[in-house]
Amino acid sequence: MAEYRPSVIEPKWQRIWEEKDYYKTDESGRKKYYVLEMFPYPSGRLHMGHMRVYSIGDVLARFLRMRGYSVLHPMGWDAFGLPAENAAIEHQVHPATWTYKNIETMKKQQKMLGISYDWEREVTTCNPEYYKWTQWLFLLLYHRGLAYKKKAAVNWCPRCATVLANEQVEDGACWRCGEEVTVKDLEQWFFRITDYAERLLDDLKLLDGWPERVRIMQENWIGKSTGAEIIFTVQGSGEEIPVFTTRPDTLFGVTYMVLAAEHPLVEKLTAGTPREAEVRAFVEKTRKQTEIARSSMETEKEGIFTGAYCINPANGEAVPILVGNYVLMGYGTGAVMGVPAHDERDFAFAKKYNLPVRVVIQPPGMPEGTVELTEAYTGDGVLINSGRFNGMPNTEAKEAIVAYLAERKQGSPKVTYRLRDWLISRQRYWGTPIPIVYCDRCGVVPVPVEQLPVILPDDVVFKVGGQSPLAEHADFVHTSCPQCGGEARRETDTMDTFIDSSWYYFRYTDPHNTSAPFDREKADTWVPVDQYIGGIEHAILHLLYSRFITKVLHDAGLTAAVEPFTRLLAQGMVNKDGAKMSKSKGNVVSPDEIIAKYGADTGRLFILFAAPPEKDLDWSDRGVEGCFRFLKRVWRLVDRYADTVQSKCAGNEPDEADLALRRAFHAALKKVTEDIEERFNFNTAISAIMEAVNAAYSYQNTKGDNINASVMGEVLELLVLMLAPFAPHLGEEMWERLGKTGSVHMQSWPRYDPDALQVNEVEIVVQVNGKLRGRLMVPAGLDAEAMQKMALEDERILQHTTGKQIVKVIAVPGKLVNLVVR
RNA sequence: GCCGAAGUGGCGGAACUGGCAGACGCACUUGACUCAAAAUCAAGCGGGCCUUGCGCCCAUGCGGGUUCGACUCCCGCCUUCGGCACCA
Repeated sequence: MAEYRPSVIEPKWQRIWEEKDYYKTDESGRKKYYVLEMFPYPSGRLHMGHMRVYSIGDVLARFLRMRGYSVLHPMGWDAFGLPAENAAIEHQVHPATWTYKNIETMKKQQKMLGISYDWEREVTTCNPEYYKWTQWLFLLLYHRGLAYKKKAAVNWCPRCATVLANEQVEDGACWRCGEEVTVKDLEQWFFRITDYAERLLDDLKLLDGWPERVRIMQENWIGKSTGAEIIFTVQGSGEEIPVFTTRPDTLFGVTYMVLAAEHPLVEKLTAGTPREAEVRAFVEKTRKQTEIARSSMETEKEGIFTGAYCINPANGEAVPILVGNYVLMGYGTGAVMGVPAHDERDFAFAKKYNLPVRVVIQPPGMPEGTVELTEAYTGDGVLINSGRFNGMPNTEAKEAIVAYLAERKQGSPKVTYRLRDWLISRQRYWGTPIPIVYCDRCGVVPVPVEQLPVILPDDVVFKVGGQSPLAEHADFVHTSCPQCGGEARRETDTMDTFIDSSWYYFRYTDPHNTSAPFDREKADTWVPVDQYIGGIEHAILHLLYSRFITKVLHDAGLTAAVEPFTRLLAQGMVNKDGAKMSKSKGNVVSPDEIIAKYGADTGRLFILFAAPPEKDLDWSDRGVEGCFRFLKRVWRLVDRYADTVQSKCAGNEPDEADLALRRAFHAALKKVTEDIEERFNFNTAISAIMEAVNAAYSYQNTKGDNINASVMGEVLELLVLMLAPFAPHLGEEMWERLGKTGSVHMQSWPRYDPDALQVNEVEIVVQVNGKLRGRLMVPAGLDAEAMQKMALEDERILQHTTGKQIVKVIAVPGKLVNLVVR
């Protein structure tokens, strides 16, 4: 008997798959299914997280092909990014060289895992054939008024020497390197994602195939809040200060106004006054506080009086204007009305600076004015101290007061979002050049589409801490104006790599198109992606950007899709010994090691068996051994009977043991099918196959050499077909061993035989007062009444019922009888 | 602080619609095979109690509730993890 040797059979089948081009996308127009795993950054070598996500995707792709779908299952490379540039600086190797070498290595590893990709559709974002269309996309946004340049206070990572989008700052630190982010005033390119805020929020409703937590995270990130903009006027000068509030009903309770340190009016209000120096000192101190300190609840709320007053449009009262460190210029209008009685922050602030507190919402059931507030009351109630609105429930007053203000042009309903525009320029070399030219005569000029791509030059100098190498590349910078032909300078910033990855799933549908990013008809055939699989770390970043870009493409008439990903699986992490794998902890296990020791099939099987896909998984060397043992068990079983089942044609009439074996395999098939298709529970699917194999072993033990060859032939065929998506190489080898022709992966997924599941007798449970007291074998399909009778007559049950009164009997056919006694 | 997810044997996990808690795997124990070991095959494996019986009691983070019946539903709490957080 030959031994199971993955190191021999795996390369064998990988070679055959490649030669026969099995995984080329079938475009015959059957029902389609687009399975996509997030494409990787080519960092060097695959890690276990990659192995997990590809294993999940591949099982699905292989299963769905067997189910008769045309499956699109492509792979590519998110190949621009900082690590390549850092490697260039450290090791004096060009980012392109470094990147392409990594791609080669990782692609080889993916092939060794036996993943069924259509490699003809491979895309690489740093290839000019790809980034040409990323530039084209930029121009599309530019011409639609969705790309603009402005000077703004932006997040700057000193270590990466570049700016970052808001989504890319986590807890005040750079998402990539963890360095504390500072603020810089810079002229930068933005995408107007805020124009799409409402649709991005609204269409979350369409994504019921996404995990709820991801939808909630996006909802929080977009951060819609509904309220009003109210205009206060500066006493004396008549300057207007608009404020945003969600509580216009508390307008009569305003006792002060606070401006952000960056608010333009601060300078105007204090210039030339005795308070100028003090206020300026405060502003400077505040602006020096880091982003972390300023946005932390721990930081003491501080403010300073400007000396000026403004008029509350509701009651004409003058209230003092302060500058405060807790007011953010980037949200709302950069000015806040202070209502200490009904806002916790305002309350604390007012107590600290002895500002008056005026109650305007009366809590229900509390007599007016009798209680001194010890904390802000933020609940609902009836208005008091609010002139003509007294007595009105505050929920009504919200609208009524805004309507009143609107009539006088002193306010209007307003919706604000936390989401900011997407800052997309990066002061780095290894990215897609922004196709813009600056001309002294014509100003900002987009590069015409015919002149794309703007090629990233190879011959640049990398140094530590300098500005972008592009800015120092004279030949790149100097160009002529596409409009007037005069001398001009190129934009030297490159695009955020999240733009590259925001549309790649469209490119897969038409990867070699040289006249457009993709053909609409081809894109509409496949997009939206039916099942997207990737890490939860992209819950906001990549997934939000991709949704935005899809909507832009839709609006431009380039795709019918309004959302890119119908279903999303956020796969869990792969840990070891309860902790994230890391070099410093010395607990790293690599896919290479596993392939070398056990083969790809064992590794894939274990990674799917150890936990459901969305949960974190703890790597266990022992557990892998177990899966290896299981595959060897399968191998031996098939090997032992392969010849027998082929030589015998006429089988005997099946006996009870034969029927039980058939039942075991058809039940497993039913479960495997449902677990993959409906629940994505690969772990329980695999355990069902294991159970069936165990049943085959005990059948072998009972029957010895007298097995029923035709039944054995049937179940072995089912076994190989069921296992094939999980262990594709072993599947092929066993299929061949059984004397079958063609690839096992090109077979139809088998259907279970309902007759095989039939049983004559079923075991039911008898409970007394809900406690298990006995089991009975009863004929299948026995009705409730008969079951009840049998239960009551059972000797063991009588021990628990004698001398007691039977109050009630519950009988569930096929399941149980419960006797309630007293 | 707010939002969300999770908590089940020594371990990973299962129990899908309220109906046998612990499938499957790991670890462990025992037996067979062997000169021996490995591999393999077979059996056992939540805790407690005794009267050793297809016995009884306890047990799914804790405390209540609904129900004939709760890992599952409801209320309150604890712990862990994740996200957001001066957002006006």
